[in-house]
Parts: sequence; structure tokens; C-alpha cells
Amino acid sequence: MSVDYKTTVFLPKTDFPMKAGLPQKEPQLLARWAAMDLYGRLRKAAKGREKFVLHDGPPYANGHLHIGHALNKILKDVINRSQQMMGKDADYVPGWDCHGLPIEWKIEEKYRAEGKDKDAVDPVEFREECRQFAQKWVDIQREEFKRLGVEGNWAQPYTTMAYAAEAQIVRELTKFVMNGGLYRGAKPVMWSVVEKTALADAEVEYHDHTSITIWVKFPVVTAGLPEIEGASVVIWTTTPWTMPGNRAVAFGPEIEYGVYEIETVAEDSLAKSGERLVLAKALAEKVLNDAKVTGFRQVAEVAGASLAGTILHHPLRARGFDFDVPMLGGDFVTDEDGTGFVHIAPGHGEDDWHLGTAHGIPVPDTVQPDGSYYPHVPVFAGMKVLDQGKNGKYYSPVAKPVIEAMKEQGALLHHGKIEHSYPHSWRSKAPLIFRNTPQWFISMEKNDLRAKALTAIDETRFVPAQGRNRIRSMVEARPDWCVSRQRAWGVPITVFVNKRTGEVLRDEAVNERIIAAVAEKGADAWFAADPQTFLGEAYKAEDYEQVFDILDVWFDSGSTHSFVLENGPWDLKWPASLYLEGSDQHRGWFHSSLLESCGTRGRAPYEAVLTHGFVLDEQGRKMSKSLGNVVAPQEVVDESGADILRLWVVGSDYSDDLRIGKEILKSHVDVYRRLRNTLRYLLGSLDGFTEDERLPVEQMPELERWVLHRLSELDEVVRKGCNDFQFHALFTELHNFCAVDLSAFYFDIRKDSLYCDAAGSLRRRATRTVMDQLFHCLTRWLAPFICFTAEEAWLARFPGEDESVHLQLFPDIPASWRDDILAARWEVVRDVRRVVTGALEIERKEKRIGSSLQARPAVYVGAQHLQALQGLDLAEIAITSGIEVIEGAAPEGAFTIDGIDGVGVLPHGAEGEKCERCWKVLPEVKEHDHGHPGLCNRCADAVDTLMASAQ
RNA sequence: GGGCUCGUAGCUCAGCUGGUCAGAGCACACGCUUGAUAAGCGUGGGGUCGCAAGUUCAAAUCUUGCCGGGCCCA
Repeated sequence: MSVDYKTTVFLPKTDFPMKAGLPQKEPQLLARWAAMDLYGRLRKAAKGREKFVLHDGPPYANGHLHIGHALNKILKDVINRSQQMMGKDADYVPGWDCHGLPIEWKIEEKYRAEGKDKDAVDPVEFREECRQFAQKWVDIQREEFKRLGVEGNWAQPYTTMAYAAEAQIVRELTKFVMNGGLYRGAKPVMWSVVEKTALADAEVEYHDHTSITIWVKFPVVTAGLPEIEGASVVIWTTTPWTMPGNRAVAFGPEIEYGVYEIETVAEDSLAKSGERLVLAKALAEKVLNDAKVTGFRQVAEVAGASLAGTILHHPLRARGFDFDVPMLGGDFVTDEDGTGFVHIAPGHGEDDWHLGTAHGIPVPDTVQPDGSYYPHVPVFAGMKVLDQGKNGKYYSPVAKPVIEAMKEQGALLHHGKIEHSYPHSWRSKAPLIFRNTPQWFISMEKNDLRAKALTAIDETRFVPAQGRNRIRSMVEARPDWCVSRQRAWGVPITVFVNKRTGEVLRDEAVNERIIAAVAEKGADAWFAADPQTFLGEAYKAEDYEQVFDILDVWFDSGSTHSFVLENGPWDLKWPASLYLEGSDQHRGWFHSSLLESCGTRGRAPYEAVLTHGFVLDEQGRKMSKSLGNVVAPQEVVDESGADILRLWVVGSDYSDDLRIGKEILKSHVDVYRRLRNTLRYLLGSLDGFTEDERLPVEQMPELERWVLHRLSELDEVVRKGCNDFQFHALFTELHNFCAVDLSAFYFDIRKDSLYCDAAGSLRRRATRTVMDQLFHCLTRWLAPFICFTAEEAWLARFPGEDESVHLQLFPDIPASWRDDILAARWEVVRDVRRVVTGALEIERKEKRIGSSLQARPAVYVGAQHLQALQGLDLAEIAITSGIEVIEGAAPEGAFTIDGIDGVGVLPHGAEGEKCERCWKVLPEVKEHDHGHPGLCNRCADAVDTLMASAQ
């Protein structure tokens, strides 16, 4: 037979390519969206709708984006797009954090390279360089974010360094000035003697460091109980340099202590026979062994709490440290290491400071900014507590003199070394010290800030819910907020202090003049202008100290809600619908925003907080250059496309840490292919589809109604998933729908009708009508995820300058599509189908058939299955040329599947000839009494119709 | 060291308040198709549910400890 029927078959036809070429295609779509002002159109279309405002947590403007940025912004974009398509006005204004140490350091590095001295440069000039640097990275990051497909107001983003922002930050600060929340205090803070500055928590990192350890005896002078009279209390410390700052010794009220009398000692021991030492019982043996005490006996037991009231002497009392050292109870004391006693230097530690101030002990200033002791410190004046050795390692030069002095006084019991985790500066990598410094604080108690913040936490929705506990425990325990930094690049603490009274000037008129100047000239105005211009007539500049400390950058970013949501040109809403950042921001932005807003407005600036985990490598390890496991978003985009990265985001469970690597990306490329081919098949099948062809649901076969039912189920899943910000499960369902329900089932079955039925046949029209619905649903549902590919598919079907899938809403699914009874029935039908395909597989193995159309099996079913099959053509569903359904038990040897009871299949080859058009094997083909030799009846009619319509 | 958290097939993940819970998709292998073709269909092999105790008639699911990873803090 030489007639080529292929031309009469309606094969899929589309220009939508199988191979995506995303790295090339995506930039074209971006250019298109820019040209048509998609963002503007989205705003216009959504005007008047309920607002959904995801307030962008500002990334820091230095360096290229890393994978964590990509995760964060893609997630935000998916949420914004899905909210918009659910009918809200989801406007998104991205922003950047621009002030702060890292940028300042970059400029300083440059100066150093040029041999310039930073301190010799005018601060305004220095700040201008920082500003330029930040702006450069804002521009670079903006392009990198856009490339990921993130939609938003890129033309008018916010930055913390915009003059308007700086002015508003100053305004926020003055609120704390006016309500008394801001105060100047002194406090030990993490201090870098190298950078000569205080460091924020976020600027501290922990590394191993070797410290000298000393065990020191404090003689009891006034015993709180008789057992310890004449004894010495032993402390252990890893920071010998803090001994000049010692003012107390802490014990654990719950800890059991013992008094030990030394009997015999080794030759080189510092302990003396006959002396009595107080130690925690759990640690005594170890301490005494370490101190080379060879014989001792416990002479008394002492409960920790009973030590209260005991007075000790400083071990160097004879050398100028002539003050009493009280014993105080501290919950932080443990008997797990050391001696069970902690020496307290209120100027050198957080716990120390709390305990000291709580008992009215003055906080001594012992160490100068450069790390050397003040001249007034006996014995050690001028010595350095920290310095860099010849080998480049940092050590404490004063450790040895301290040890010597202690030895001379007979106060040293033992000394040694320890390697432990110790705070270091994130920039210079130098070890830090705690140093007492004058700083500005926002009180957690004044104006009930802590209580307000805790209430605000309770009133916020946290996703996942554990986030609430995390931030709550931090706010409960945190000390006052230290907002001052001794730096140059940032918003200054715009405060005047009365030189005579030490009082902070509180005057709204002065504040307004400062704010106006900053709004006009930026925060530089504070440095450049004559202070008298701010003070006006009422005050004399010489009576006031102008503060030049810089505000903690967390105060900047904590204020973004005020100049982005509340004020500013964007017309958003306050509070934000959502803040979304990595889980580290419980201590960062979520936290600072909460405090700032509670302190100024009495509530959180957000309704909900969503956190995601961190990105790890394929083995679940942290990414690092040294491990060589860093995945750069730019590389993924260049190799595979942004849609692949976006797929990775929605295909992962972001509530936990997520992993990425070669294999994981490859699997997402595979997932992408399935989605793309599904869209492509729909496009090809819908070639030439017109409204005339559309068929009402009532006239559709059950199979089509089943697909519509599935769409109604998916509609629910999609909306629920988007509302809950849970994309992973919903995406998996969409993908499985494409793979399992469509590709392997519906499409496979309907190929025959689509290709071979006459164009006007009801069955084919029903198929194409449903495929049209599928196309609308899938492109829109997928649009927030694979924003490029969804658009490409949409445009392949609806070309036009004004067209975009992103201007669509999620489809409205008629409630009538839902048919649970039908769906349950089709579950049974698919079970039967599974048994048939299983049986055919054996025939295939035995080489008795190839294509399933060569088979005409006999299916034995029970009453229940028979009922489910009522009115259906099982051959069509199983894609065989014929089928025989027989009610009754399956005969011996029939194919069955465990778990699908009552269904057995006996294979038979189909009888007849292969229709040359539809490839079914039918007896009627041989008979061909319809004038078309080689064709079945259906195909003969179809060809007739086609030829008639062609004429 | 402390707080929080995670650890189910090669990968991404389902498995709610303990009893068809050992699953899905992908990957892999084999076969089919050659009219979705660098595609599509079918079948199949993979996990002692991180490890170890314990509670219970019964544990991936509860408790404790340990190991490993992560975030935050010290």
C-alpha cells in the first residue's frame, strides 16, 4: 500500500521548542517585560485590590550575590507573584542596606594600599567614597536579582543611605531621645584593640585561641561561716589580664563546695602544706591534682548559698589593689570546669557587669582603647593585654607579669594553657576583649520596651511556628540595645549633650532642624554644618558636646519599615503583610525591626514572619571556598537558566536547610523537562483550536470530566499552598499531575482521538476543550514558579504586544467540575488498567507483541469493577485494539496484581489487519467495504470528512 | 558549652495525635514505540526509616543517650 496517510493525521504542531535554551531565552523575555513595563501594568491592573506587602529585608550592598541571596529573593518573588495572581495587589519594593563596617573597611583598605591615613581624611570625603562604593554594588546586585526573574520596583528601590532614609532614621532616633529610651551608659562591650572600636554581635566570629590559664587564691578576711576562716577561695580564669579589674568572686548558690587542707605537695607545686582551699566538690580532686598536690583531706563541706556575705582580699592587695572583694551568688556559675568560683571583673564581661552593677559595685576602667592599661592601674600600667607575636599569632603580653606578681604574693596555685573557642573580629581576625566603654543604649525597660516587644511577638504569625520561640527567648533575655559605634560610615547619633549637666538635649525644634538638614544634604550635614545652625538661638554651641558616634546599622535596617512602608513615595502599607528572611535574622532584622517599631509605635511592623533555612552543599555541609563546594547562582543561570534555580527553590523544603549541587540541579533540570514537554504537547495539540470547537462539560466523556475534576482538586491545593507559603508540596502535586495523570494517562489515551478522529468529532472536541483548560491552568499555576517558561508558553499561544501570563489571575474553577463520585470510580478503572498493562508487559517480554495496539486481552472482573467500567471503553483506556470484559473469576494462569483483587487478564493478540492510519489492529480493516483499503471504519470516515472539507 | 533544629531509597520529599507506614516523583536497569522522538509508554531492582537503649501487645512515628549536619548564642 503506498497511500501515505500521515498527512491526514492531526499531529501536534507548535513552534514552542523542546529544548529550552533558557540562558539565551530568559534575557529576551526580561527585555520584553522591561519594554512593555510589566511592573507598571501589574500595578495598574491591581489598583484598588487588597494590598499584600512583602517588605524586603535589605541585603548588604557589597559583593556579588551568593546562592543564599538567590533563595531569598526567588522565594519572595514566588510569594509576590502568587499573591498577585490570587487577586491581591502585591507590590514589591526591593532595598539595600548601605551603611556599616564592611564597606568602611573596603575604603580603608584602599587607603592603606595608597599609603593614605584614614584619620587624615575629611569624614565627609571618606563617607562619599563609602557611598559611591555602596551605590556601585546596589547597581550590580540589582541586575543580578533581575536576572533571576524577580519582579519588583527596580527603578525605584529603597536604600538606607538615601537622604530621605537617613533623615527618617534620624527622626526615629529622636523619638527615643524624646521618650527617654536613649541613654548614655558605660558597659563592657566586645572591643577590638586592633581596630580600636566596639563591635556588634554580628561582627564577632568565634575561632580557636590559646589562652594562659591561672588558678588564683583569694584569702578570706571576713568569713560568712566558720568553716572557711583562714582559708582561700580559688578561682580559675582564662584571661589573666582581667585580674586588675577584679572586684568580686561569684559562687553557684546550688553548688556544693568543700574546704580542703593540703598535706603534701610535689616539689614544684605552688601549693603549701597546711593551707586550706575552698573548691567545688566536683572539681576539687582535679584541681588539686593539676596543682601537683599529692596529699589532701576534706575538712568541711559548704553549701554554696552559705558563702554569701564572705569578704575576700584581692590577691595583689599589697601591691595597690587594696580593696575588699565580696563573694556574690551567680546563676551562671557551674561546677563543670574551673574551680566552681568565677572571678568577677565588671568591666570585662557581660555576666560580670550584670552581677557587679546589681550589687552596686563600681565598674572600673582599666584598659585603654589600644589595649594597654591606664596609667592609674597599679603594677601593670601601660602594659598591653593583647598583642601580635612575632609568629603573627595574638597573645597576652601581660599574662606573664600577672603570673609573676601572683607568685610573689603567694596567690598563684597553678597556671597552664588552654585552646578554646574565643571571640574574634570578623574583619581583622584578631581576638577581642571585653572593655568598659561609654556607649549609647536603648533601654529595654524604659517605656516597657521589652514587654511591648514580647506582646508583639505573641500577636505575630510565624512560619514555621518555631520561629516565635526563638525570637521570644532572645527578647526575654537580651540586654539593653547598644546602638553606638565608633565609626564613620553611617547615620550619626544626632545628639547634643550638655557639658555641664551631662543631660541629653531634648528639643523638638533642634531635632527638626537636624532632620531637615539631613533630608537635604544627607547625614553628612551633621559632620559638615556648624552645630550652632542646629542649636539655633536657644542654646550655645560651646555649652554642648556634639556626639559623633555612628548608629548601629541594625538601627538603620530596623527603621526601614518607617521610610519604606509608612512614609516614602511607594504607597505601600504599614504594617507589612510579611517579612521573609533566613532564620539567622531572628537575631538580626526581625529583631531590630521589632524593637524599633515597638519603641516608636508600640507594635511589630509586620503581621507575619517567615523564615527559611540555609543553603548547604550536596552532603549537607556549609559552603566554603576551601571546600570548593560553592554553587554560584550566576553559574547556574548561565548554564541552565534562572527557571532551573527557581524550580530548585520551590522543589525544596525551605523551612529546613536546603541543599544544592550538581546532582540536585540535574534532577531539577529533569523535572523542568517534564513540565516543558507537557506544555509543549498541549500547545501542539491545541494547534488551530477555536472557540467554535469548545464543548460544554455536559457533553464530555467521563475521561474529560475526570480531568476537570482533577483540576478542581489542584485548584484547591494551589490556593492553599500559596496562602500557607508552602510551595514544595503543591509543586510536587503539579509535577506529578503532569507526569502521572496527564502524560502517562490522559495524553496517552487521547492521542488516538486527537490524531485520528475527524476534526469535528465530539470526542476530539471534548479533548481539545479540556486541553485548553489544562493550558490555562498550568501556565498560570506555574507562572510564579517558572516565570520565564510559563510566559514563553503563554506567548506561543497568545502572541501580542500586551500579552503576558503574569497579567492573568489564577483560573476560576467552576465548582461543578468537582465530582468525587466519578473520581472514586476512575480510581477503580485505573486499577483495572494497571492489571492490563502489567499483563501486556509479559507478552512484550515474550516478543508476542510490541505495541499495546497489537493486543486484544480478556479481562475478568468482579461485580464491583464491572460496575466501575460500565459505559466505558476499556480498550480505549488501556490503549489496546480491542478488549473483552468478562464478569467472573479469572481462570488459572491469568495475570493478576497483588492488591488489586478480583481482576485477572488473559492476553490475546488482536485479530485483523493494522489500520494504516491509526495503527489499531481490527478485523474491519481487512473487510474494507468503505472504499478505503487499509483503513478502519473510523479512519475512513475521518479521511472522507477531511477530503470533503478540503474541497 | 547552651538554646533551637534536622538526619526515611542515588536525589527531592509524603508518612497527622504509635498498629496495611515502608510510600511518591525523579534518577537507574530492562523492554516497547519511532505520529510529543536528544521526546513518549510499560515493567523492575533499590531503604534494618542516623545509631543504641527504653516505654508498649505494637515504634520510622513516644522517651533518653550517642553520632553527624545547620542556625543562633557563649
